[in-house]
Formats: sequence, structure tokens, C-alpha cells
Amino acid sequence: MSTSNNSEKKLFLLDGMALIYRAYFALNKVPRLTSYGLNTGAIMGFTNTLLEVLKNQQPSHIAVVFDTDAPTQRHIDFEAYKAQREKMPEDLATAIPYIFRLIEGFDIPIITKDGYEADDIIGTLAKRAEQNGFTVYCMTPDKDFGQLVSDHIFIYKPARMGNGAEILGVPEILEKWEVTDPLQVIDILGLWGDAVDNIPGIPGIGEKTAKKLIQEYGSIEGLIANTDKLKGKQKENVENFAEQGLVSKKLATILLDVPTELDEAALAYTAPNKELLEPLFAELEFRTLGKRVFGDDFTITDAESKKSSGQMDLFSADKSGFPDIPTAAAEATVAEHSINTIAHTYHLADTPEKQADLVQLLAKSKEFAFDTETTGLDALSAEIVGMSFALKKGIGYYVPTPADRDDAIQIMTTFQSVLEDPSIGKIGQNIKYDILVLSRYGIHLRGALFDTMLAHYLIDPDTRHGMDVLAETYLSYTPVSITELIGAKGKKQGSMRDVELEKIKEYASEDADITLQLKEIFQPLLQDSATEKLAQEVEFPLVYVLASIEQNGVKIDVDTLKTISKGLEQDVAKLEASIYEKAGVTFNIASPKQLGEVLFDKLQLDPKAKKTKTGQYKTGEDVLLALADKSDIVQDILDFRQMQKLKSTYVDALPTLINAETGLIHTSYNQAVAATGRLSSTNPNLQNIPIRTERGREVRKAFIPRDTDHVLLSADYSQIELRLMAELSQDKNMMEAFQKNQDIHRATAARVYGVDLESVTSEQRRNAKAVNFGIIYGQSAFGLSQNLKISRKEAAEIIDQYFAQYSGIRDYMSNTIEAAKEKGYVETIMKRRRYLRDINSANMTVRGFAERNAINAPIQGSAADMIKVAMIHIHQDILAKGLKGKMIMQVHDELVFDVPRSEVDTFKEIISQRMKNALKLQVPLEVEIGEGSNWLEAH
DNA sequence: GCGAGAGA
DNA sequence: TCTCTCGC
Repeated sequence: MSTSNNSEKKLFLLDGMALIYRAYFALNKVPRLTSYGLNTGAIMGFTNTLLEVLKNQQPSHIAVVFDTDAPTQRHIDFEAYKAQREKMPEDLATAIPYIFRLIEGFDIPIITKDGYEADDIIGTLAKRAEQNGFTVYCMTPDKDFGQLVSDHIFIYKPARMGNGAEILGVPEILEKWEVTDPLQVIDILGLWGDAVDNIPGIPGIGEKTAKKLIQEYGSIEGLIANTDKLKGKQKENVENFAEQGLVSKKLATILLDVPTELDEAALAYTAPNKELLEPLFAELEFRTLGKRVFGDDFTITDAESKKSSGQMDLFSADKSGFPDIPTAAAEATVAEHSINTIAHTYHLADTPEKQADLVQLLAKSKEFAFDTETTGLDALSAEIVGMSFALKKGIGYYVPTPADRDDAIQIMTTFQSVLEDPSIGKIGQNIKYDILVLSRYGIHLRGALFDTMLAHYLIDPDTRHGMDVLAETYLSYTPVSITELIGAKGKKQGSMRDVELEKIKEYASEDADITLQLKEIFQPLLQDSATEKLAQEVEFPLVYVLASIEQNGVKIDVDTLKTISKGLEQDVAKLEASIYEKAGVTFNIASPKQLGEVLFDKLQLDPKAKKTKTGQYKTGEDVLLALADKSDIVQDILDFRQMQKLKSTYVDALPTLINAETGLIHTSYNQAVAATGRLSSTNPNLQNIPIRTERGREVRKAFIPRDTDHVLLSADYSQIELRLMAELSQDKNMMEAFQKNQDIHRATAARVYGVDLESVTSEQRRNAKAVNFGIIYGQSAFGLSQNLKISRKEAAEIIDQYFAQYSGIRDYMSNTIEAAKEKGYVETIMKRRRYLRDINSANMTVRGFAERNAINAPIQGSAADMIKVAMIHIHQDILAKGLKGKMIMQVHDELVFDVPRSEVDTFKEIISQRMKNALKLQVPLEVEIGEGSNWLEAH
């Protein structure tokens, strides 16, 4: 290779491990597994990184640099260095050897040097190469490398989702770090520290402060020499931790004198070694990627792809034997396309004529995808900016709606007929949002729904379901990012209303277009995972129910809350005074850090006090409770915490969430976050309103019916999870207890302790209850022992007794785990799946976790299925009978209604029937319905 | 066990 | 970001 022209000497130095980690985490949202169970996410990510560089940058020279296990000078000088690094995830560790083979396959040299880190090797080689006339690119996501840049040395930050690769030279680094010399990056890092590498820095100094101080004093040394100009806590910290700052600086400095050669000939790049690379791609089942690299004739023959799975065939004669993980995800590559690379036709329907044409087109369709663009995220206050539609892949329509509400309504009314047509299916991503927005403009969406977010939630509940991620994963497509249009989140974020029409047309149409394409992919995946019925009959119809609950809202009695707030305020003040007196100092009780120091350093309540991983004392409830007999300050602190929590989280927060228009509180239910199938509630979270303590449950008095002519009805399933466990396991003892309508915890205690029902002590019942709950929540024996404050041995004994009595449950648990190991997933009564990727892990802790999830998910998930079905039926009954009463809350196993007095009996009958008969079970179900003038009375 | 939210 | 605490 000619080296006469310097511009041709282009060296890329890749920070191997850092890039691998990045690839692993970036691509691990949806796992990519080969047919024989290898997680190839990191390998594929790294391959894409390599290809990107080779193709787009055409380096003349290239190498990948790795650390070795040998300790470096940094470890010798500073013991804690990188000591807190977490162990490498297991599936990543398995992937590493493949990555080494991959690099070899590309015929790229791997450089290591015992006793030196990759950073140092890269730094040294970069500087030498620069002297020899190279332009050098250090490829790493690591910010520390900023210190290396010069006129001919650049940082090459690999492409991230949606963003292209970034090349940082001197000007960029100076701007980013707000410094005048790249070397000052080291000073900033020395002050700021780096939690990942365990570089301590100086306490109390973060990124912002570090930049400011270095701008002012030039370097850490300069700062230390000028501490007299600092004030207060900062001054103290800099003075006390000066030494630590200097050590940190040393740790952050990349060495430039590693004894290693710059072997230009070895680094010169020619071409991949096809003989090595092609079979490796085949083994990894990189079909798309293989075609890209080797051309269309690249195929994976059966012989090759089975190479590594041979031994498994012994065990899987006629079943696949492997988790049925969505294959589209396994096959997908890093996004290769965007709106700029794919042909599309997005129309602007901005005249009455065009809109009428579009309505006609939609009216003729069986289903269409649509999306609304609004000025905000809150469906109950955001204004509509436009609507987009898609009927065919690659074609979209955007209808802008003006800021004037009446004008907007006029345009939207033309679309009312199609949106409200029950015979036309509606496809959307998080349609509940659109339903709520539209209804504020007088449009009440109807028709069968297909929500791509919920579809994916059923396909793989543990991963993320945002549209951007789904598009990247399943369509290899990066959608236009919202930040491109209106800027990053925060104060400065602009409004959708102000975006240029052309841009918003492209963005909005793309959303509808992608949603449509995702539906095409998800429909068969739902069938594959047998969750199509669950989607069509439960999750999709439930969207309408939840939208209606949210809209109905809950009335809050602000005066009651104000009274409670005053009472709490006084108590908090009293406790505060008492705590300060007993401690002999005033401090911030709400700061666990300060509290720990007072309790354990000053008062010495426990010489063996435990610390958290960040070095603070642990001050959790269980820790404090154990100290209660040492000093009555402890009880005061616990009370203080309780009052403070009640006040800030509930009593004072709820009134601020009242909607000005309706005077009610409108929570938001999220249907796609809890992996078990449960709902979650936010803004406010109505699913964690206190009930356990006398003081806390007062808050429930403030939840009231909308007027005196209404009452609240609260209906809840009694012991639903335990009944489901009895049902699923068919354990005859537990089923019998329910058939005889016994107090289940008492019955359990009687069995576990071998006594009569009548002679069960309250402690025995409490323990039995804890075991029952432990199983439902998938707790470990350790968790149980902690919960009951008994030794692990005692806990294990109770559990043994439990399983001896309930052998059906024991068998059910081991069968479920066995099945999960084989299939890779567990399922609920309605076939809701949960994949358990760690169920076969060699790591006991990790596997134990997956095993407990295997038990827990079917039970909790079936309960969720059941109440969802009941909700849909009740909702339908309310509509069919034209009732005035409303469903207003769901709290996992409880439904709350706001009902006119005249309808109370009708409602009780409907609720009871629908809840009891949601699923056909052998175990009897109990539904308790209460009635009252507030939630506390009703419950 | 999970999820939400407050506060430092 | 971490720690703590509320519900189920």
C-alpha cells in the first residue's frame, strides 16, 4: 500500500470492550437468539460497527484493542480502581469468543498488552501514528478519550439509534467540555469522578461544577492552590479531598508511553477472510447481514446452522426444544433505513376537497392505521394539531387541524363517520391516547382495535414497546425523531403547533405508516405465540374500558385533605423537635445519608451497622425497626417518615392533580408496563393509596362520590391469587379450604403447625400468611426470613412443612419450572406468555429469580386476565343497559364504581356476576362488594 | 416479587 | 442516580 500521500494514511483504533458493551446494551432490548439459543445481540451490534467503519470510512489501517486480565499500574496505585465493576452478564461472556473470531474473520489485528489498559495502548499508538503522518480515529463511546484529540487525532463515536456517527476534533472537544485545551478534560474528570471506573473525584462536584471550576482555575492543581477563593461546603470538600482529586486525575490520565510498537504493515487493512467469516456468519445465523457482506447467494445450509446444536437434538426429537422467541426480532439488524432512504408518498390533505377524497378512501377500507399529533403528552389537556392515516405500506396522509378549536372541530367532523364506524378496524400505537384526545373534540372512536404497543406487550412483555424501538427492531427503520422537530425534552422544548407543515406531514404520516407495517408483522407473531385471542378479546377491547375509566375520573374532597394535611404538619413538627432534641443536633431527617451518620456515627446505635453499595448507612424501615429498643428516637424517625410520606405523596399531591375543567382526578392506566399482565397507574398512582395504617387510610375518606345522590361501590376478589394457585395446582388441601370457605391463612397455619383451626395463634397465622404471600410474589426463602425476622433455617423449615401439607403446590411448582426450562416461557390461564430467558442460567441467583418468576407470573397474570375480562363485561353491560353509574378505579383485584343510589342494586348484581364468572374455575370465587359515602367506607 | 413517586 | 415506602 502506498504511503506517499499522508491523507491516505488513515488509522482506526477501536476500543474493543467498550464497543462490545455498548452493542450489548443497545441491542438487548429485544433479544436476538439463534435457533440453538445463543444470544447474538452484542455480536451483531459489533459486526455492524465494524461494517460501518470499513464501508463509510475506508480506513487504510485498523486494529481492535483490548485489555487483558493482568493488573495495571492503576490497580497497584489505587486499590478501589474499577473494583465495583459488575460482573459481565452471562450471555455477553458467551458472546465474546465469537467476537474475537469475528475480528479475525475480518482479518483485523487484535492488540493487547499485559499491564496496560486498552485506553493507554490506544493513546500511545495514536500519538506515535500521528508523528508518522497518520490521521488517527479513536473509535470509542468513552468520554475520557477527549483528552487525546489533536490536529490529527479524532474521536470517532459510533452511530447510535437515530444518530449518525460523530467525529470529534479539537474544536468539538473544547466546546463540549468548555475548556481551552483538550488536556483539561483530565482535570474535569479528576474533579467529577467516574462512578463506572470507581474514580472517586471530589465529593459534591459533578459535571457542571467541575467545568466551572476548571474554567476558572485551569487545573486541579490551580484549584487546590486557590481554595481561599471558594466558599462553604465546596471549600471544605476541595481542601479535605485535595489528595483524592489528584489521585483521580492520575487515574483519568491516559498513558502515552506504553512499550509497544506501531507496526504499520500489520495494521494495514485489505479485505475480510471469506473462508473464516462466511461459516461464522452461517453459524450465527446472520442471514440479512450475510447477504449484505457476501451478496445474495449467501445462504445458511441446514448442515451449517445445526453444527452447534447437534447435541441438543438428542433431547428434542419432535419438539423444537427452544424458546419460541419471535423470529423477526432475531433476524432484524441494526436500523439501516430511515425516511431518507425509503421511497414513500406522504400526502398533505389540507383542503376540503382532499379531505373528502381521503374520507371516501377510508370509508371503503376494512381497517386503517391512524395517529393524532398534539401539543402535549397529557391526553386530557393537549390540543390536537393534526391526524394522520395509512392504508397501504409507504403511503400516508396528513390532515392538519388549525389552532382555533371550532375550526378544528369542523375539519374533524368530516372524519367522524369513518372514525366512529364500528365496522372499520382501527390500528394505532397506544390508541387509548388517541381515543381520549378525539373524545374531547366530540369524536367517539368505535370499531375493533389493533394496538401495536399492546400487541408487542403480548409478544414479549419484558421488553420495551415504544414505536421507535419497535420500528428499529422489526422494520430496521429509524423513524424521524420527535426531538428533531421540537427539540429535546425540558423547558425549551417547542410545540408541535409551530413545526413547519412539510416536516410535520412527513413525521405524522410516517407514524401511521409504520404503525400499519408493524401490525402486519405483529399479527402473525400473535398467532405464533397463541396470544391472538387474548389480544382480540381482552387487551384490545380493554383499551375502550380504560379510556372510559380515565375519563370518568374520581372526585376528591379537598377540605378533608386540607384538614388531614394540617394535622400531619403539626405532628411532623413535633416529631422533628423531639428527634433534634434526642439527637443533640439538627439535621435533615429526610436525608438517609445524614440520618445514617447521626444514628450510627454520633449515637452509635449499632456498631455493626450495614452500608449500602454507595457507602451510606442503611436506614430502611426493617433496619430501624430492629433498633427500636435502643432509643426511642428510632420510633420518632419511623413516625416522621410515615407522616412525611403521607403528606407529600398523597395528602398534598392529590389536590394539585385535580383537572380544572372537570374538577375530578383523572389517573392514567398503563396497559403495557407490568410484565405479569397487571395494569399500572400514574398521575396519580391510584393503586397505592394507603390502607395498612390507621393514619394512612384516612386518605381514602377523601375519595367521594360525585354528589350526595351517588355512592361509591367497591368490589374486590377475595384471595384471588391463592384461589388461582389452588386452581392451577389442583392441590386438594388448598381447594378444600376454599370450598369450605375457611380463612385461608388460618387454615394454612393449622396445617403447617399441625394444630386445630381454633387453636392457631396470631403469630402462627401471620407466618402462614407470609408464606402464602411469599409464593404469590415469588419471594425467595431469604426474602421470607427477612420479612418475618426469623433465621433462614426457620424459614426453610416452615416452607418444608408447607410443601409437605400442600404437595400439590409443590408438584405444580416443580412442573411449572420444568416446563419453563423446556419451553422458555410460562403462561396464564388465558395464554398470556412471559419469557424467562435466565431459566437455564448456570448462575444460581439469576436462575432462582427466573424460577420464582415462573411460579409467580401464571398466578398474578391469571388474576390480571380475570379482572380484565370482568371489566370488559361490566363496561358492556353498563352501555347496553344505559346505566348512569360509572367505573372509576381498578386496583389489581378491586374495582370501584360511582353509582346513583337508584342503580346500586342493579350494579351489585352485574358486578358480582361478571366478576365471579369472568373465567370458568373449579375453585369457588368470592367477591366482596361494599357501599359507602367514601372509599374507606365502601371498601 | 413489581410498579410509582418523593426527595436528596 | 439512589434510597425509601406505599399498594397489590
